[in-house]
Amino acid sequence: MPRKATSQDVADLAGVSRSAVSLVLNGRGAGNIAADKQALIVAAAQQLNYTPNTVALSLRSRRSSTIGVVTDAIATSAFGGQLLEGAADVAVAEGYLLLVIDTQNDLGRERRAYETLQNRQVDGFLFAAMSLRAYDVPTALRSATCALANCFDPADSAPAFIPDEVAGSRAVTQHLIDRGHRDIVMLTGTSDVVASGLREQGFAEAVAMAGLQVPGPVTAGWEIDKGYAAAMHVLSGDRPPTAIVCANDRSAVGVVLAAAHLGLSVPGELSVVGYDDDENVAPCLVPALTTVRLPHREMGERAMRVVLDRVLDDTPASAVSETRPALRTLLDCPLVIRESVAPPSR
Amino acid sequence: MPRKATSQDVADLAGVSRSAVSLVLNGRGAGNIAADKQALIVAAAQQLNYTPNTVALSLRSRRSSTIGVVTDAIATSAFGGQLLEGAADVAVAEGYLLLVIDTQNDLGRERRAYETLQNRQVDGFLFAAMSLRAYDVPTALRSATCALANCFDPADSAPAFIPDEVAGSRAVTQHLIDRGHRDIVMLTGTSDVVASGLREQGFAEAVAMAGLQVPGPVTAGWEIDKGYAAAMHVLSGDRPPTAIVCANDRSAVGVVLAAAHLGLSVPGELSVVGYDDDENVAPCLVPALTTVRLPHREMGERAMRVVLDRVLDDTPASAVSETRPALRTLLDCPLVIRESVAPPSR
DNA sequence: CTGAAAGCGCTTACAG
DNA sequence: CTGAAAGCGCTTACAG
Repeated sequence: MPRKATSQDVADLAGVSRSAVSLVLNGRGAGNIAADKQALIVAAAQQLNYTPNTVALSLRSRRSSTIGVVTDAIATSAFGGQLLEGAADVAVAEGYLLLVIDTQNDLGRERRAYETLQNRQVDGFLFAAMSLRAYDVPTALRSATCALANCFDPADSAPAFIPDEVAGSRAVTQHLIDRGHRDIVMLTGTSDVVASGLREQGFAEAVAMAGLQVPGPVTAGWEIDKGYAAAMHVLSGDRPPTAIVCANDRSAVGVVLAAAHLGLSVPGELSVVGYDDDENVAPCLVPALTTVRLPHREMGERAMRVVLDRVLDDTPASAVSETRPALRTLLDCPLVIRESVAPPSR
Repeated sequence: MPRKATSQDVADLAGVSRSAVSLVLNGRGAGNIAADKQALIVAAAQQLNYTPNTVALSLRSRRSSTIGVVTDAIATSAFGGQLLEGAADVAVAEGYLLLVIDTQNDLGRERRAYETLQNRQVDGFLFAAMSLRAYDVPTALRSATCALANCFDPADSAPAFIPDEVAGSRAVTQHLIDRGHRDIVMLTGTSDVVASGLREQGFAEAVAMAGLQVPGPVTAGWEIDKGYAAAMHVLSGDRPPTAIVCANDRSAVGVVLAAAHLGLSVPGELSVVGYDDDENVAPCLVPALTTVRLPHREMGERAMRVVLDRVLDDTPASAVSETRPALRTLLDCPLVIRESVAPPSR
């Protein structure tokens, strides 16, 4: 790679000092440098294709224009990318870049990730979980600028942006009730996932609010085959429901497949709703799936926004604790209505 | 954030010079620094929790220990994460971190991405495509250290690591033939995707090799509903096939669903195979899907390996062209046998 | 209005 | 065996 031009090169070519180059190129030439020299400098910079060396800038300013992102399992999820993309877009708009390290849920790796990132002089941290969960912010980071996306600190030591799972689940259940359903069963995910319980809660609230008896949830899981098996069980019972609320979109695929095997048309004889608005599944299932959208992109954007605002503010550490934003911000999970819901046939 | 300790702090605490600290901490103390001072320095470093400032290191060494990764659409794909994870793991093992920028397939963003990365003094570049394609390496990078993952330069200006799509498709088709199928139809993806044509080719080769007539492929697409519609069409024809080769796993979901609607059991009356080994689909479809695994992780690992080897070698630029590795490396796409294939029933 | 100096934190020749 | 100096590329007071 041909060595990049430095400000010295520009100064030499323009016949001025490095200081002058710096001043002019940073918009502080007016009133400091003669107009003709300014033009010379600009031309020289252009000619040499000069851009300042970010590393040198960082050393001097003691700012790296880099945010460290620690994530627990990015590869597992198709959603990880959206969260990260939202965060990256916000960062890039401010001239920031992301250094992301995936810990694969390994505590040792996590500790090393923070060390590595700290050595790289990142200006702030973002922790992003691929599935909603509690996350204990390491004490070493308590004094650093950081925010959480799709997770929250039980001790609330950092601002967190999480989906309003309860409201989302309530809304999609309510949608079913509004269309006339009275016999609704929920197929839940696994209890190790925080969202599972929250979605159950939203379901129960909507059902109870409608004056219906809350049926015991049926544990299914998150995969196609889990939804399939649970649906086979539920739909073969003595009093099958007219609608099924699934733990997520993939489980809904299993339900739709089970209905097909049972000769039940969807949504004619059975309404089905999912959760996630998984772009690879929901819009192209047959029929297209009514579901709830998880605000992954927004979580990334919002969390990065608060980190950046603090970093850019450059508030002295002492003033930081004064104006903390709301510690846990619940983000809307909008209902996405498609074709998998119809009024009950009986 | 409390200011990190510097080597000066360590030197002060140990009562020596910065040079001594540097020497000892970099393992060059023996024969240079007295044993007792060495101990003092190590102790001081430990006590202050000293780690060198990577930014300062970079400025001096003119190496950033960072590789720039430019990607075309990471968020769209569940696979993007695996490729990146493979690349990141290889990089981290060498003390390298990744700066990844997604261009969202926008040429302007791509140009700016390279500029940004170059300003950040990255030591090398990786370009990763989310879907196999041709990629013209910008001339500005011709002299830089770079490699391609899941894409290739038509001008072969950089080493590329891509999946052997033809062989993968051939193998899965052969598997069907081995199990006795003679009436096999392929549902293809869309022609804008390079892999589509390659998979067609592999299919045609296997069929021809078995002495069978090659049926015209049926264009379906990559989504569940596309596979569904195409399967409905093909299976309702006068002479339905006994097996269907799908463009990818998601399309196979549609095929399985269509079969269910038609009362055809899979694999009893219809065998179905996919492509991708999408972890969210293939292992948990009902029945679990026989498919072909795309080597995403390997592409990331291999491409990063060659970038790093060159960077670490520090070969003078002049010597680089001498020992170039094979320019396009085809990576194996292994057949993954599960439950969706059985001998034909007629 | 402009140039020389200092310093961000580090390592590596180079004197002593 | 050890410390002082130089330099990576930049910007910002500070003299002139």
